[in-house]
Order: sequence, then C-alpha cells, then structure tokens
Amino acid sequence: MDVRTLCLGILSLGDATGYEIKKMVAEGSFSFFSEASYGSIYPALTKLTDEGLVTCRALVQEKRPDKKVYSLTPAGREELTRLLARDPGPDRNRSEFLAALLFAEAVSPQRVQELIDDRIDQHRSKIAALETLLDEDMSTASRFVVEYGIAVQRAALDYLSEHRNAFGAGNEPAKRLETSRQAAL
Amino acid sequence: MDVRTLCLGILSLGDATGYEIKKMVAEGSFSFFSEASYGSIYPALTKLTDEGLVTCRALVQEKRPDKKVYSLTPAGREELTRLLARDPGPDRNRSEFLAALLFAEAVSPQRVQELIDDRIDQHRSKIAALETLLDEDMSTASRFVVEYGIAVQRAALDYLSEHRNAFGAGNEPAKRLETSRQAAL
DNA sequence: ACTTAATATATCGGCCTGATACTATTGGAA
DNA sequence: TTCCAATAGTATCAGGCCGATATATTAAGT
Repeated sequence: MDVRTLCLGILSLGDATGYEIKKMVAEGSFSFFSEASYGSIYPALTKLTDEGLVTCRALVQEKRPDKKVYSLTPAGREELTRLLARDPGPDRNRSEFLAALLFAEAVSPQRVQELIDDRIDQHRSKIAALETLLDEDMSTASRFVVEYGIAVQRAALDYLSEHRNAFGAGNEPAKRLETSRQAAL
Repeated sequence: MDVRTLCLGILSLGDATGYEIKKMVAEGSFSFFSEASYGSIYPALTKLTDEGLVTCRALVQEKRPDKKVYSLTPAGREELTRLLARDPGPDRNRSEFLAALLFAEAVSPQRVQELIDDRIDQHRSKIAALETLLDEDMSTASRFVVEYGIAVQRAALDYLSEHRNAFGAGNEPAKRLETSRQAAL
C-alpha cells in the first residue's frame, strides 16, 4: 500500500495532521502492518491537496508550530473506495534478524543466543504495546487487526522461546563446513 | 537489510547468478522474510564487483543466454561479517490486506468475507510451499528460519479461520459512524 | 544546567520496486 | 501442428520511499 492510499485511509477515520499520521503508523493500530516516513507523508498530503482529494486548514498555535489539519473530501472518499476495491497485494515480511541467522555461519553460538534472546524481548514489548491498544474503545476492524497482530507476534515469540537452543554448540554445521573447507586446502 | 548485504550473504552460501539470487529470494528459504528485484540485484552485483567483494566469470551457454556467475572473495566475506556484526533492525510487516480491513467501512460484509477467505487460501499455499522446502537436506539455520516462517503463517491462518465471521452484518460500527456524521450536518 | 523527548513541517540523496525490453528454448494445450 | 505460457537470462528506468537532516520551541527529567 502506497503512502497516498494510506493517508486517504487514515483521513477517512478522522481529520489529522502529517505529524499525527506519522504517529499512527508508528505507534497506533497501524504500527503492526504499515510504515511511512515524513519524507513520503508530507509530499503525499501536498499532492492530495492539489488533486482536491483532501483539504487543508492551518491552525495557528501560540506555543507550538502551526498545524495543518487535513480532511478528506467526498472526491477523496470516492478515490479511497476505488483504491480499496482492488485485491490487496500479498503480505510482506522483512527480517534482518532471520537473514542474519541464515548467513551467520561465522558467528559464535553465544552471539546467536544473544540475538534470539533480544528478539524475544522485543516481541514481548510489541505484544504488550498492542495489548495496551486493546483497552481503548475500538471498532470491530481495529480490534480484529490488533488481535491479529498479537497472535502473529506471539507465534514468533513462542517459536523463538522453544527453539532458542537450536544453535547450541556441537550441532553447528558451520564448524563442519569450516573443517571440510580446511581439509580441502 | 539492503540488497547489497543480501547478495553478499547468499553468495556466502555458494556461487550464483543474478537470476538465481532472484529465484532464491522469491521462492527459497529467503522468500519468507526478504525480497529484491532485478532492478536492485544487478546493479548491486556490478557495484560489488567493482569494489572487489565478489568476482564474476561469464559462462557461455549454447542453448541459453550467457550466465554471469558471481563468487564471494575473502574481502567480501570479511565485509559480510562486519555487516552482520551490527544489531539487526526490527522486523517489518506490511499488509495491504489488514489496511484494507481497517479502512473498509464502506465495503460490504460479503466482500470482507471474500477477502478473508482468499487470504486463508494464500496462507495455506505459503505453508505448503515452506513445508516442501523442509524436505530438502538443510542446515540448522535454514530449518530454523523455515520452521519460524511456518509457525508465523500458521498463526495468521488460525486467527483468520477462527475470526472469519467477526465482520458479520449487524455489529458493524460503520453504519453508526455514517449515521452520526449525517446527523451532524 | 543539560539533555532528552515531544510538537510540528519540510527537503534531499540515494536505494528500491515494478514495469518493461530483448532473446531463445521447452512443454503443454488447442 | 501451431501457439502460448513458462523458463532461462541480463539489463534499464521512472517514480516511490526511507533515513537523515534542518529548523524552532517547550516540557520534563537528571
């Protein structure tokens, strides 16, 4: 999902500033499945304004920088409906952690253990954060999405907890590979 | 993980062409947590060659286009070790599907049901594909990563299966929101 | 007193995706 | 048999997006 569609979608739930949109994708219900930087949000909002899909009103604040509050126009809502009518693309999971494990023949088992345990903590934190969101009054859709996120995070956590000793010293193919490589010299 | 590191990592497991690297990230053990397009792989390999981190030998084939087989150099292996020593960044999950659900106030419950059931099928396919990979002779790390992927996919599948009726007609907040918005006019 | 975090908008280099171009073979469907 | 789709390969490009950075003010923690 491109940032343009993401902005339209978030604005369909209520008015917001660019800063607030960024916070929602970084910390809100959106945080599990979406990301967007200022470098994409602000240009997107400007372009959407030019296209008449959102309107912008400036709020002058005394003790803060001025706000630009964006609102969806009827045309914007139509455009969103049109965009959402198409089949959603496949989910995409990116993990430097798993990649590092795959390429980590040279890394010590201690370091691998450390990486896994760090990741376990991170999953716990993420689950806690998502559970906090559940306390709020939320729509069916929001609850569905957040619970989905918790279920997936918990599965990852459980797998890591149960297999954190899989890379124990002794059954590492890395050692054997290195040995055979040395033998081949 | 940028494509540069990804290429170094894959080449650390064995020589490969750009085409083969693409196939690995699209279908192999890497497919669960990584992606890369030709538009990033080929330039990355060229640059890595210029930097002396990989070498390239051209294989002339009679009934196929010529191959360029890339190999990691000792300098490349050092660079990879250096890159992997840093803490891996957080996992990133992107899902147009979940976004569509969140923004789908206007979408009919039938369509939502259809989207969920499609997604269930996709997860089943993905799990089957990952399980096929398990049959092969694989390293501890590969098995760990693939089983991790299966666990996570299965959690998503189970959640969707158990909650596929959550958006049933009648308990939609969408209607209420629209009503109150109309009342405010 | 100092530094970190929060509020807020904005730009830019460079990486990356998705589409496209080009060529040639194999296998299956019509 | 003829045609199409898939497979095997390398390669480029417009446009989208991230991460870093700039700017400015205030609140709160150390």
